[in-house]
Amino acid sequence: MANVSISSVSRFLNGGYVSSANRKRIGDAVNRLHYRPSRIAQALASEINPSIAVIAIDSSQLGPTLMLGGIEQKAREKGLAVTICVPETNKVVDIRHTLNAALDQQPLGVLFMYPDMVDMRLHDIFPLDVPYVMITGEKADGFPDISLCDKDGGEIITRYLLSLGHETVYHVAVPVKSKTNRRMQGWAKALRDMGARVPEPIYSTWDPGEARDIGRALALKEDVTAVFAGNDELAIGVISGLRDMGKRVPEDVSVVGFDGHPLSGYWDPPLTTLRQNFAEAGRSSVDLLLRQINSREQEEDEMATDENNEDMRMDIHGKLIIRGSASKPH
Amino acid sequence: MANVSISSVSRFLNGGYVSSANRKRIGDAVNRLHYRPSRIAQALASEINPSIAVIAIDSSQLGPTLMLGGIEQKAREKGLAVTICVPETNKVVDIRHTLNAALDQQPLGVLFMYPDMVDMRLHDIFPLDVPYVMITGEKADGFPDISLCDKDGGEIITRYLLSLGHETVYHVAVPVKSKTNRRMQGWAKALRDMGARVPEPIYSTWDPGEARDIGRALALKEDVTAVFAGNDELAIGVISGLRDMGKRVPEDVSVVGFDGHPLSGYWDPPLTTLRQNFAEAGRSSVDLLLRQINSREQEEDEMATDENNEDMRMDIHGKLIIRGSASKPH
DNA sequence: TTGTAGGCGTTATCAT
DNA sequence: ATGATAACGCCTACAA
Repeated sequence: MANVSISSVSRFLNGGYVSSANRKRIGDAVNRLHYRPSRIAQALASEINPSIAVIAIDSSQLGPTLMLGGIEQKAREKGLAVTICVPETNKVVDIRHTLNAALDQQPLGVLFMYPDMVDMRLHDIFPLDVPYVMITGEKADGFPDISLCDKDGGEIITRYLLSLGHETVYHVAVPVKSKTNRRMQGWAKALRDMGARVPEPIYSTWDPGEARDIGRALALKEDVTAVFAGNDELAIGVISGLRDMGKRVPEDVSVVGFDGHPLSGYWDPPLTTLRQNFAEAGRSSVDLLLRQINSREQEEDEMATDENNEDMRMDIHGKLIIRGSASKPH
Repeated sequence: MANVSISSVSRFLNGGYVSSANRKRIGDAVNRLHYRPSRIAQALASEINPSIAVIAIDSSQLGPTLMLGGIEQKAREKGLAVTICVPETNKVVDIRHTLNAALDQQPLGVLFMYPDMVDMRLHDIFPLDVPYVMITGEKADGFPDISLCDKDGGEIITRYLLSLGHETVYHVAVPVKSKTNRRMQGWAKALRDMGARVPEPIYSTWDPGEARDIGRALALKEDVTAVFAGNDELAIGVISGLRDMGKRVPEDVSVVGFDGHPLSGYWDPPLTTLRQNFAEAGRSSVDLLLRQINSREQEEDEMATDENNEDMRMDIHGKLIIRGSASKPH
């Protein structure tokens, strides 16, 4: 329509040399035709698909949701499309299947926010040749990751409870494999470090209703004066169960949560919790992924230099928010 | 590697005639090479990219989150990739920009869960030639949509409050354009239908803290005995504010929410609310989109038949959940 | 500054 | 049953 060669149009679009006369004609044609370049053809030709894949846990949990928001925001900023993929179940076959589906999109890289997977090197389950980063609960070795402060947080919050004068702290654990449950690990560590008794953790589902049942059961045990729940939703369930049995919070039993749920401050009593910066973790993960992608490109150019694992990880710190659901034992 | 032509490989992969001898050789090669077809090249060649785009509101609100989950689930089932795109702001330029980015992926169709947009015909802001469906708060005309029961729900819950004996019901509105705020519309309609006074709605942000302030202010007005909050988070904020000022819920003031937040039942008092089926809405929206995509393909084949708008919409019903936060006035 | 030519990894249409 | 060959829409030399 502009009576120019295809390459001229290409140059027009990508900022090469085009005479102003042609520039105008092409521009007009573009507008008239509502022309938009085909990203697919671009991807095929240039072997670059400006998109990233996110492998997410299937849940409407607070953390993943907020992280996804952060990821999306940063990706948008960087002009990347975001494809989300969630495995049907936790089985390795399903995860592999999902990973395949993700890879099929030829993304620049992939982001894992899949707690139960952070301990396996991905190469073990799949030969992965694109950059990836994992969002984990704590620094781990062997791969680039964004570390939330799950373990430290568990430790901090447990120590806090202990410092209030409680003899020990019970833990209601979130349904994540023990090996990857950093919150629980931090809790156990704090207890051991302080020489306190380490009770059996109580395993819950994500359902606050389950936590409520646990709270009711806990109300029957006389030695329970402090409970660290794996997240705020569970804390809320536990409190509700405790109350059902006539216990007061925090007078009879202190209960703390984790995450800093948006509603936690409006609860009665306002929840003491450890606020995580999920959105920031999401944003940072994209940054980190991009950094890897770039460094890989360079390697290809100037012959493989040594991998510098230095800045392959980032910590996202949390913050203890002291409110009203924990106090010293009465 | 298998010593066969490209076409044979293609047939092998897509189930055409291949001799069992070749079938084996190709299969072996595929395994050895970890070969996976390039979806991008497939998309380019076949002009079909099995993916859908979701235009979402930027928020970690409960509804969108759950819907996205449902969308993802159904999409996975149908073998579709899901790309999510969220506009930076509410401005039309940004929305258009996002839409463009989404369209660049050449999706089979696009899903809108963007409340403030449901009233514009998309064609007005962008010439859209792919199928799309909107997820709205109530049936609207002119486009395919999935309707949640926002308006009916607002009406139902308001009538419920009125039936308890309250003279009128105050409404704390969610920050959505009045024109598209179906919950508020339902509330006003119920009030008018029942001959009750229609107070000014009180506009809130999404922040429960804002709702708490509103709750405090409401506590000062003697005629406030019943409040319908635009969602459960706001209801929780309102209750919290009411209590700060010494009001009891529900004895002094009844407060109901909306959505059926997973935590709503664990609140004290347990929240009376209207449960929406967001995940189902998400799943249905994919079904509806697919149906449109198919019917469009047919049209292209057998000459445009009349558009049958019949099954272009679906209603997702909610359910009034009566718990403890509302009672008859004392 | 512009156009030509080849290639990206598939699918589809032909012959053979 | 198999293999050429021409698209698909773009990018990247290279030549003019």
